[in-house]
Amino acid sequence: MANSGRDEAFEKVERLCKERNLRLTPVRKRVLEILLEAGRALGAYEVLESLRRDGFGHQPPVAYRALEFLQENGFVHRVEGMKGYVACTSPSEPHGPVLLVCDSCNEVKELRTPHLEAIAGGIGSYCSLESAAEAGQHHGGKQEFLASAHAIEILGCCKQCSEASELSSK
Amino acid sequence: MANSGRDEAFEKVERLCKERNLRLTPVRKRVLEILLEAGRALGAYEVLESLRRDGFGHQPPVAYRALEFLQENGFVHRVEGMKGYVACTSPSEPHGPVLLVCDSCNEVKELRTPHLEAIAGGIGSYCSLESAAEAGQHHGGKQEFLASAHAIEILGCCKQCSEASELSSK
DNA sequence: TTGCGTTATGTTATCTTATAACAAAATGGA
DNA sequence: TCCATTTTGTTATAAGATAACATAACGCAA
Repeated sequence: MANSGRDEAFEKVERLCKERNLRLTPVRKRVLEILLEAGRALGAYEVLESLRRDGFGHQPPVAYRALEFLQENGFVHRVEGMKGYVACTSPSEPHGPVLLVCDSCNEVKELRTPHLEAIAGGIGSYCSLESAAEAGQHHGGKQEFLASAHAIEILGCCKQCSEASELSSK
Repeated sequence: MANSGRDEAFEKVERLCKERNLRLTPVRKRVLEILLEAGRALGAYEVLESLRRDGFGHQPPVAYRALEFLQENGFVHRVEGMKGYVACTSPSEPHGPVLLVCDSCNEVKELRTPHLEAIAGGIGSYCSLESAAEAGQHHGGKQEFLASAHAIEILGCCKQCSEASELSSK
């Protein structure tokens, strides 16, 4: 299993780029690899450091531009709470992420289901959630806010870390 | 109506601080006022500029520390996508925000209903959403991730801005 | 294939955001 | 009043991000 997930994601991105006529250039490809290999969120300057080792340009814009490209196309997500970037584990169309961020080990796991995506849209448009209506935010069916994207980050403790702390406290 | 919301929120914070023995010092109070008066997200350095005009210390840590205090206690939220800070419009216990951020005017509106808070907890704990279960993330009832906080930001276009752009395109 | 507009890369310089570290002052009990 | 604790103020610097411009690669039409 080891890196099958990585390889799968990488190949999927290659395929998607071909389909959409996006140029997955060497730097962009390498930045994606770096993030997939890391398996966690990296800062732009960490990515940059790897690029330097691989002989690519190593000034900040190089990394930021590649990250921007990958982000725009839904292959990488920004983890705001960590000021970092993480490879998407199930790349397809551009999408706002739902991320589970572990406070203690910094692992980031992406949740990806159509249902979850719908929730965010629903919150944004104040319409698919009764709660929003109940709160009086929804006036006579008129759209109050037109959602176009979202970023959802849930902080907490992952399974490994909870188990580890359970053991050490015994 | 004008600033009744502001005043209400401000008084609520004062009350809450008394109840909880929190020291709402002059700087902290002023920073909260600044954010409430602005009615939108401000950068830390914008807050700092206001503090300077009011004769407070005007080095970055002064603003950051006040913001940290207000944030920890649920009176102010960070808007990650804007690298800014916004006053909570319904302060009570510390809570993760659900923010609607307008792309075009930068207005930030906080959504606050128990139902919405529950959603985030549910996503985090992989349990109250069938979608998470369907996705195979939920193994035999074992908790996979223990959520402790969340930050939800929905980007889009607010009512005013959609109406304005509708008019101008006619 | 050449030439040209477009897109991407590389670099310098700079800006913005945030924090570390420490001294001085205010606060709130014992 | 004295002392421990918390808060404020300051200097200095770290960390993150972008503007602007020159160079190079690409992709297609002539």
